[in-house]
Amino acid sequence: MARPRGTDASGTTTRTRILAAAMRQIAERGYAGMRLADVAVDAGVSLGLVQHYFGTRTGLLQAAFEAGTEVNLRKAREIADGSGPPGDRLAALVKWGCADIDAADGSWEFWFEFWLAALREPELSLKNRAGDAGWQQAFRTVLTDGIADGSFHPGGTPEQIAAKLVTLLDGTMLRRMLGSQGADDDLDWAVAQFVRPAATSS
Amino acid sequence: MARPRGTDASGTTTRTRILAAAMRQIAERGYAGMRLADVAVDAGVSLGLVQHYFGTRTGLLQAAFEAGTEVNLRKAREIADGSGPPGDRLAALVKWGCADIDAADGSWEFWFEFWLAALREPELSLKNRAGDAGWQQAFRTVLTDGIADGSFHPGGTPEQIAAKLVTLLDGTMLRRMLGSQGADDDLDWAVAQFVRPAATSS
Amino acid sequence: MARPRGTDASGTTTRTRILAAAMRQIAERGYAGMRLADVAVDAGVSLGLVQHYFGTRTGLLQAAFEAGTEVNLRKAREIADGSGPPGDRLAALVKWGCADIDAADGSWEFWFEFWLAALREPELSLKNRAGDAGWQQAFRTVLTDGIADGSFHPGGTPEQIAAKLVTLLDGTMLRRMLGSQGADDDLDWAVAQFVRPAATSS
Amino acid sequence: MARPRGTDASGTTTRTRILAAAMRQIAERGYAGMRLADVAVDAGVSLGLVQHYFGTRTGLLQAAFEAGTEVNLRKAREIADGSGPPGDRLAALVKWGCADIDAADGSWEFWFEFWLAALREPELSLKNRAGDAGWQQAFRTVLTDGIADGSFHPGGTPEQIAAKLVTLLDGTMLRRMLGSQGADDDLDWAVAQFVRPAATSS
DNA sequence: CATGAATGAGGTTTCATTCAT
DNA sequence: CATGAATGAAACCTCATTCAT
Repeated sequence: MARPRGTDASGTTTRTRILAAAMRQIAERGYAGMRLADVAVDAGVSLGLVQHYFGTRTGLLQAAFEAGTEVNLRKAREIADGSGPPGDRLAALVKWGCADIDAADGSWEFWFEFWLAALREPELSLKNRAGDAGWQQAFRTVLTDGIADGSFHPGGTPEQIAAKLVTLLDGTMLRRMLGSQGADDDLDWAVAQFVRPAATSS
Repeated sequence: MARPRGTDASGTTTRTRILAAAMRQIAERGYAGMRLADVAVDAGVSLGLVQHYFGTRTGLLQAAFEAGTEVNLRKAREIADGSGPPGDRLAALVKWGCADIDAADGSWEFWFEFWLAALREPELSLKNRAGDAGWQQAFRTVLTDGIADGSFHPGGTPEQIAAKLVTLLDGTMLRRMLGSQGADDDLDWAVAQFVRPAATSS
Repeated sequence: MARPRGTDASGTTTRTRILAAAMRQIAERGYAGMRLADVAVDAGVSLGLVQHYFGTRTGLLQAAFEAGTEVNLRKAREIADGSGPPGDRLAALVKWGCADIDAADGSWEFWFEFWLAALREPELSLKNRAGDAGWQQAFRTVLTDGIADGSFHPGGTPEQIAAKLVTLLDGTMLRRMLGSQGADDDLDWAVAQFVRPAATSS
Repeated sequence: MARPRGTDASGTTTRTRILAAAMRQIAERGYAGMRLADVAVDAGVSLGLVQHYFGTRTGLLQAAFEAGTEVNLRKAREIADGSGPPGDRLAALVKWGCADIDAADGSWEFWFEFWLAALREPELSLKNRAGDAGWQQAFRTVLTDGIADGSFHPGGTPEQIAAKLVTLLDGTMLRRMLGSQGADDDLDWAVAQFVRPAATSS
């Protein structure tokens, strides 16, 4: 009858709630600035419980990055493997890639923190490269589909265009976060540039 | 002939050496991970002296970022205001922007740390935006020159192209640092794409 | 024919297994270093169960020392009250006192930990003195028998010789454990010295 | 004029005072029970300073043992190399070995803690064996002198007798500390037994 | 009987910082 | 100018302990 311990009213496990809190805290105060005590408060549990589940601070950080990567990849694949027209799917991928910056939930901050941390910790570097490969793969899938059905006239192979798009996406999001000037419309422009819809080619 | 105190044999001031050590340490251990004690060891001075010059940790960090920005801008303006052909100057700017990644002295790490720190500290954010504006300005200068003398046939105004180039530069360097796949030749491609030398246009 | 809960296939109660694990852990990591979690793992039960049986850490420690003392005394009395010649029984007592050092199961470490703990906890001190008294009593019994039947020509009363023997036994074992030099043959020598078999006296 | 920092009115360095406090605390609460905060209070300095000098808890423990060993050996050599009659020097060595137990300053507790710790940490084990060798050497020196000038008629070589004496000393002190019965006069007896003054031999 | 979630206290450690010399 | 002693705050981490299930 009573719900099992370690689960709240909405069925979320305590572990998951701690993980979510950790991701928020990483986004907010940075990888190095994240404090276990803050995570505990954010998750509404005691400090001890955080350690009960993740052992050490490093363990929590890795688990958070792992979880973030997984969620992101699942969503990317879901979009890429959709049944709609490739043009729509490409737009959806880009939109999802940009979504967080407006949602103000700090997801992009999270990812940049992830990356910088990966510079110094080989374990994270591996996870990051795997995640990035999956993310590019989603783009390739859509691009391949779009070329096959004639929607796109890209200026290169799917691999090349996918690499350029994610690069531009990263650069753009970084600059948007920083409030740098002229970073507003680059992305739409880039998509249009690299992947010309068949109709627009003269 | 006795050299003034606070200056070593090569004429570098102690202050400058500490600053350089700080930049190295920021690149190596991150903005949040930089320790005054490490900086002192790296600079070959006592911990007390570091504080004697910069007062507080925050002071040192700001001074380091300020110094970094200044050096970078001076070099960028020097290149942009040069007298050679705009095509060469543009190439030189991009080359300088990429130089550090091969020098393995951690400069790009330094900049990414700078940016992430700027996300959370308004003071740094201002410095960063000013630095970025100057950096873009260097590109604009060269682009304007190149358009004026017919070297470039860019696909937009100097402002637009400059913004796209720095975005792509940031994104590319980030991905190179992380060892992500497909980040190798984007930059040359981008330059050629955005800024077609007059001669190559049919 | 279903065996009662709290008992494994070999008939050992769970409680006893935990106790044995505790003794091993005390020997291995010390009185202060023993952790309930380690004991649980060593005993192959959950942490909760350890506490279920012994309540508190202190409770487990006391139970472990009590059990150890009891086992030791039972064995000592068994040897002392045996029916063989006193000389053989004395040798057996000494052998039993030294046995553990070779068994490498850490028993002597256990006793030394016991003693140091007893220095600070009066309760343990009482238990220890009682145990020691019993141990000396075993020696006295054998010595008295040996004097009565003329096997021994000791250089003092059974009380005196017993005290000297256990002192030398403790000192020797301590030094053997520590790998100190010259601690190898003292014991046999001592027995021969203090308790000359009748035959060897001129 | 003003005395240098790091030194108190009596000329003792702060480091030395911390070391002495650590030895007291080890004797009082045990190797594992020693708390840095207690040491700091005992030494009358801040917790931070303790770490400033010794880095880590382990560092302090090792330094304490090292210092203890050194002091002990210096004293032992001083006695052994004295110019008085060997009999007096032997008595003085034994007296020094027992002195602490009456001084109630916990020195013997300190040594027993040292030994138990040495069981688990190889580094300490080395230090301990070196110290013990020096301690035995002091006895050998005196015994050799005493045999040479005819004061002693020992029942063995100086090496053998020295080993037996230190063993008995350790055992006796251990039992005295523990309040075990019959541990009072063993030592004098032992000296007389192993090393008969020339005059008393028939 | 047995488990594991959850808590909280206590201690080490790491640093920035201050201040005599 | 330069050093190093001394302090104190803040964070992580280890455990014993309690309590549902």
